[in-house]
Order: sequence, then C-alpha cells, then structure tokens
Amino acid sequence: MAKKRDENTEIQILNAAKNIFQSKGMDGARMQEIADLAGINKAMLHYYYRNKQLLFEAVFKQAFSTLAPQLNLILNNDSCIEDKVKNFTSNYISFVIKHPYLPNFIIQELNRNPDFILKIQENSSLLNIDKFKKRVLLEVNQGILKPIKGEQLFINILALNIFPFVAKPLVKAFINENDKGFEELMEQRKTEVSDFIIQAIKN
Amino acid sequence: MAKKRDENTEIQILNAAKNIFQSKGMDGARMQEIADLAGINKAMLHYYYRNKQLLFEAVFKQAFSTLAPQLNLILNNDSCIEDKVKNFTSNYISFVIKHPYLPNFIIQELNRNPDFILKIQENSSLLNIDKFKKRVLLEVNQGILKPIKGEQLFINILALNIFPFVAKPLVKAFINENDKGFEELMEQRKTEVSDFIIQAIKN
DNA sequence: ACTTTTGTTAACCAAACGGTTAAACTAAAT
DNA sequence: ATTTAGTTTAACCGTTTGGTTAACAAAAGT
Repeated sequence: MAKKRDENTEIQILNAAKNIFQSKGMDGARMQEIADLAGINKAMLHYYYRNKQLLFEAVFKQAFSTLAPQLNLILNNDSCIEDKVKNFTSNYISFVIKHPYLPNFIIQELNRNPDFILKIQENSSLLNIDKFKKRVLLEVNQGILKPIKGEQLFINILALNIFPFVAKPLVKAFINENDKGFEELMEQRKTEVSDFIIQAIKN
Repeated sequence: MAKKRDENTEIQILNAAKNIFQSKGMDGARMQEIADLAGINKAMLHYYYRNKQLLFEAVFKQAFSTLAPQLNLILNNDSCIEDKVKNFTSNYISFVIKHPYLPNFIIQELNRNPDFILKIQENSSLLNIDKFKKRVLLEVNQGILKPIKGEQLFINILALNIFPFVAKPLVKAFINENDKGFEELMEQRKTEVSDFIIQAIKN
C-alpha cells in the first residue's frame, strides 16, 4: 500500500535487524535473513536503509542509546560513591537480564571497528567520567574511601557487572550450571557485587 | 615443490589463520586472506585442513590451550587464596599484553557457538573449580576470609582481570586515553587489582 | 630407472551474497 | 476518473566466497 508513509515497515525492519545483528554480528548477519524475519522483501531493506552498513549503524546507535541511561547512573548524578555503586549494580543486572545480547553486541562490534565510538561521541556528550573522578577524589580526601584512582574504580565497577554476561558461556562452563543456575548466581550478584566493591574501597 | 614433507607450510598456515581469525573472527575471516598472509595457494588450506571450519577449530583449540595454564594458576595449585589472587593477576595482565587478541577471540567465538566449550571440555580436564571452591570454604571457615561463595569470587577475579582488555575500545573512550595511557593503566592494575580483591575479602 | 606418493599451483565452479531495476500495486490528491 | 507519489515485489546482476579439480613437480620407495 502506498498509503501514507508506512512507519510500521520501517520499524519492523529495524526490529528484525536488531535481532539478527545482535545475535550474529555484522559479519554473520545476512540481509535475506533480516528480510525473512521482518516478513518483507529484501529490496525493502535497501529502500529504507540504503545498504547493510547503514542498517547496521541504525541498530548499533539504538543499542548504545539503550545502554547509555544505565551508565549515567554512575557518571552524572550527585549521590555519593557508595550509592552510585549500589544503584548501578542492582539496576544494571536487571537491565541485562532484560537485554541479554546488548553488552556483548556493543563490545564485539566496537572491537571489530573501534572507530564506531567516534560516531557515538558526536551524538551524546556521555562517555565522560570527569564528574565521577572528582567525586572519587573528594571522598578519598575526606577519608571516606581508601586511595584509588577514579579510572580504576570505574573500570572495576564495569568489569564486575558486565563481564559475567559477556563471558556467559565461559562462566557457565566453569561453574557447571545450567541456565537457571546461572541466572540465580546473577540475581545474587545484585547485592553481592556492590558489597564486594564497597568492602574493597571503604575506610 | 613437493620436496621433503614440508612441515613448515602447515605451521605457516596455522599462524596466518591465527592472525586473521583472532582479529576478524570466524565470520569476518576470508580463506583467500589467510592464504595470502601465509604466502601460499588457497588450495593448500583445504589440503591441510579440509575446510574453513576445521581450520578455525585448530586455531581455537590452540588459543584455548594457550590460555589454560594461566587459569590453572588459580584453580589447581595449593597456595592460599591471597597468593592465588596475587599470582594470577600480575601473571595474567602480562600475558594479555603479549596476546592482546586472545581473550576477546575466545569469548566472542564462544558466544557465537556455545557448543565449542564441549569440544574443549573433552580434551582438557580443566574448567573445574571444585578445588578452588574448597579452598575458599576452608579459609572462610578459618576466619581468614569474609563469607563469600567460591563461584562469585572466581567470577570477580576473572572479571577484574579480563574485562578491561575485552572492552578495550569502550574503556579507552571513557578514560579518554591513547594506547600508551591505556597500557599504563593496565600496568598499574597488576598490583592494584589484587589489592582491591584482597581488601574486599580479607578479614 | 621407474613408479608411487606427497606437496603445490592455476584455473575453475556453484552457491551465496549485497545490491539494483523495472514493473506492479496502493491509496491519497487533483 | 485520472493522475501522482510512495510502497512493494520478483527477477536479475556482478562479485565474492568456500571449495574442487586436474595437471605438475619433487621426493621417497622399489
């Protein structure tokens, strides 16, 4: 139908592309497969998004903008470090359980093409830890925290929260659990990780 | 030249394949590119390794067996937890600086095909944390460590050590450093990470 | 000396791929 | 009722891809 510009198709394409790209990556994804999943002709992908690269970028940007608000829980609010850690940890783990492919997708594709980060940095002023670093320095000087560099603490927070999901197959092989056991372990981490971090840094 | 059975060719192929596969992944790698890098005809790849899948598996298994001894520093020696952590951390970070593509490659490809882990488990009896868990339980009962499950501690150790390298482009974007700055930060982590962990768990 | 086996290459092949085209279709505007 | 403009499709295209083949050359075996 030529009917008024059909926004539905465009969205359906993006959803199908999200599914395929996030599970198979740019290189592993096939345009035909995306079209099939969207239930439309392959030519439509090009009609709406010109080519594979642009379709992929649309998916990637949307993925990143979904993740961004989570990171702002640490970077750009005014609470103390302990609260930042607690909030982010419980929030983030819930978030990933809802979007299991997301962190892996972003990390994998950034490694494939590190320049993508530039296109992200243009759009959002996020990706700046200056405010966080100042807060860490402040609390270290006040004696609330043991001496630690803001960068290192930030890396540690990300690592403890994100890594188990990124390396899920490896972790599952080690702990010898099924999917249910893995998710229970992740549920525990909602509180356990923040306790771990706070014990490490608090005076 | 058919000349004396040339073992050199087979090794050269594997080295070229290692390079290409580890940087571009299974899907992104091209057989022609591997042949070019090895300086031989593309047909030779199939002569020695039958097809792309088997060549890839050879690379993957070698990659994993390179990583395995590092993990055994935690899992299968008799030192106390504190020593395990210290040893593994400084060792592992040096190791990754020498093999920068390795952890990413393994994690990425395990996500693409989680069944690969089964092929690994057949060959090596590694990937068992029972011994580590017993030791953690022991030291918790002795009052050396605060209460913590072995699995969670193990995940935390892996996360803090491996994650920064896996998510290198993301981390670099946040801390706004060039390659040199990133490596300095990683050098610091050789001691900083183990301090962080020990502060978190020691009574 | 000859045959056989093994290593190597150039040329080739069918399938899969991303992308294009031109025509058909549909609904709103004239 | 007819034009118009946006939407959708089937068929097609050139290239790339993993893989094969047949011929050949140098060792190894006899």
